[in-house]
Amino acid sequence: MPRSFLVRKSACSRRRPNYSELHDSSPEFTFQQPYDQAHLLAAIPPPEVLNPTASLPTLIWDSLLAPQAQPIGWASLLPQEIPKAVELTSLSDEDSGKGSQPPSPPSPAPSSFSSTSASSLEAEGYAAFPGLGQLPKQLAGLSVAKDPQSRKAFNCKYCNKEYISLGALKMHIRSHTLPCVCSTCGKAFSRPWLLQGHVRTHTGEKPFSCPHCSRAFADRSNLRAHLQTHSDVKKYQCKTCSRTFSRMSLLHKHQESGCSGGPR
DNA sequence: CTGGGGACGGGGCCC
DNA sequence: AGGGCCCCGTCCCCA
Repeated sequence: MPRSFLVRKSACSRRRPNYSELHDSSPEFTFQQPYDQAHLLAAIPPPEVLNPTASLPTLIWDSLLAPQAQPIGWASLLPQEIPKAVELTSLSDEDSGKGSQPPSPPSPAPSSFSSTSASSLEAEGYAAFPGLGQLPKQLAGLSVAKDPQSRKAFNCKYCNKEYISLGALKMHIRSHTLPCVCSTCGKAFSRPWLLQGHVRTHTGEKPFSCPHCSRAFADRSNLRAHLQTHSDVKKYQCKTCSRTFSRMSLLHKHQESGCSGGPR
């Protein structure tokens, strides 16, 4: 099951944020050019990693496997007096862009929120939930350890996505605050290595090279996808015609356009 | 329509 | 606990 499906995307989530709206967020992390060559080179995988024989799929994915199981939030399992979820807009100065205004949330914020400091919010969260502070042992110690479905849910106030750990939520919130800003073009990213990859689009650096041809890539994922093109048997297979594709998106297109049914 | 490259998002793992 | 990295994935665009 693709990990990206673990959390359902909201309608407003994807693609091309309006970076001009982010100008007043202070960057937590910026890259100055020229980019650190040594750091880039250090990221080049060893030959064995790039060896396509190693990366060739040993099994064709069942592309029709659908994610079925969604974690059940704690809320439904708990008595009323326990808060349903912690909603956090900013958990620290780091996540909030060092105190600057984050992008406007798509949903209305609780009115009490503006007067609540990040640290106190965090403290409240820690105090209210198992593993973070005081909570009945039967809830905190036992069920949390043994039953993942019984964990407390942490909700993002921006998009209401639900997370089972505070760390995951904090990481997610960065995708709203976008603290890493490109010093060249001003684009903002949630994580330093996303910015790092983006900076390569300015520098033209392509540290990931294909061992089979002369192509090089700035992004490891793109090299991985490219390596599929050197393989006769590709990773994603149509269940109807057994034809294989190098990318899930190609398989989806193939299926949406109506599989002819016969092997190619 | 298909195949591929470019750019990027995000959860999990490891240190 | 937090940051860096890996891996898997999507979307857009173009040939």
